[in-house]
Amino acid sequence: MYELFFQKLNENITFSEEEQTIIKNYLTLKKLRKKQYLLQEGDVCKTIAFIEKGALREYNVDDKGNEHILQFAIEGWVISDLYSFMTGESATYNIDAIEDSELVLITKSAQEEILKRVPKYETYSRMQMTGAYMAMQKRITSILSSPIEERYLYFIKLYPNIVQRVPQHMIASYMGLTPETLSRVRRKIASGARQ
Amino acid sequence: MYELFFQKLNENITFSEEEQTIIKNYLTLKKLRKKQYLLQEGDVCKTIAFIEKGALREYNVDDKGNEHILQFAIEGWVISDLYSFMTGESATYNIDAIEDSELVLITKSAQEEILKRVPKYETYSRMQMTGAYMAMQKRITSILSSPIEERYLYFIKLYPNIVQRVPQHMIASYMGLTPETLSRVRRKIASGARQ
DNA sequence: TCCTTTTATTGATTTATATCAATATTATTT
DNA sequence: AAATAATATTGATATAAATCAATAAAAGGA
Repeated sequence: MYELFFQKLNENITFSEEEQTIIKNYLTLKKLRKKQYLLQEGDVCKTIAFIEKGALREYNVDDKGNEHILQFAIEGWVISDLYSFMTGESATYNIDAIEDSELVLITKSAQEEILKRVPKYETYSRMQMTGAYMAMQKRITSILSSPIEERYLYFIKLYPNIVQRVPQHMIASYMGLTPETLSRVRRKIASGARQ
Repeated sequence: MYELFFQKLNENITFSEEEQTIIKNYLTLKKLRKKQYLLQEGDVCKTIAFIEKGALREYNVDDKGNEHILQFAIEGWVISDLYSFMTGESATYNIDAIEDSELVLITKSAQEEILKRVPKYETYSRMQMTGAYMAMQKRITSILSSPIEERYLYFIKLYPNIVQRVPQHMIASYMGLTPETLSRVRRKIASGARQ
């Protein structure tokens, strides 16, 4: 329990045993069955979730009823409707489990207390945020400047674990394509259009 | 000089005069003429730039030679090839001035020193990063789930100042469209397809 | 002021992707 | 094991956007 959370926490900065004990006191565990919601659109997002085990997705639903995946998250990643979490406004995204999952939850007040009592945690948060932001920038650039074939190859290279565990139509949704189009792109790649 | 920088710095957290003096010592000013580069692809991005005055853009060039704008930045915003800045690897983006501009520059070592000597600056950085990340998430969702007409309306609502100051073809580039397509979208909106 | 460059618009055509529909395949539940 | 649901593929067609080309309009420089 919490193993992966503390492993990641200590990856770049080192936290003392004492600091880790303080932090641990503010964390709670949650298990989620496949297809269960962590968050539904309209509710306020009360927590940031760190994934110890499993896989989740964050998505919105457009006017036509189509789902669009903003983010996948597997072991070691963090997921949340950050805007709702920060502002207290109701969420525009849904978050649910793609597999049975185990989460470490941090509420807003828990986060505030941790930041007060363990200043180093702010550095960790900033670095985590920076990493997430840089990944987002790359995603935008990939969307803007690469043909979808390359974008798909980039995706499977970057996230091989996700490709294996998540249905294709969700990857299509993440990429902004229909499942049919992604299927055809894959066939084209497989038939040796690469090289 | 530095007025806007310190105004923004103090927007959410309050820094003492002393803290601000320390920070000021690590900042440098730079003026940029329209069309001048702040950063060219291939160089290492040595600074984060806060914009006191003017407008810049960050873009990459694809295999076909087309430019794709990752980001605009006007007064009060920050611009940088963050990945290059953080890792020291060579930049994949270009940054140049759309108007004559005045910048406050922070180097990596300056940032590190500020963080050491003014711990509150870490909070500021984290919050700034969080804001940038949330904006990015909204942009992705807008790309994935809205028709371009709505995306354009959303853009002009969110960034009216940018629309006024930046040529249309750059907004098209930012949105991932050709200038012709954006022109037609605008005509359609103007002809009352809205409402 | 004239000249050049940049920017924006419009039309005709091509290309890429979505949509609709049918079927096949695989996974899940009873 | 059978039934149902979820997933993936494929083809035909429609639609949206890119491309190519020409022109107009505006801005910037000599």
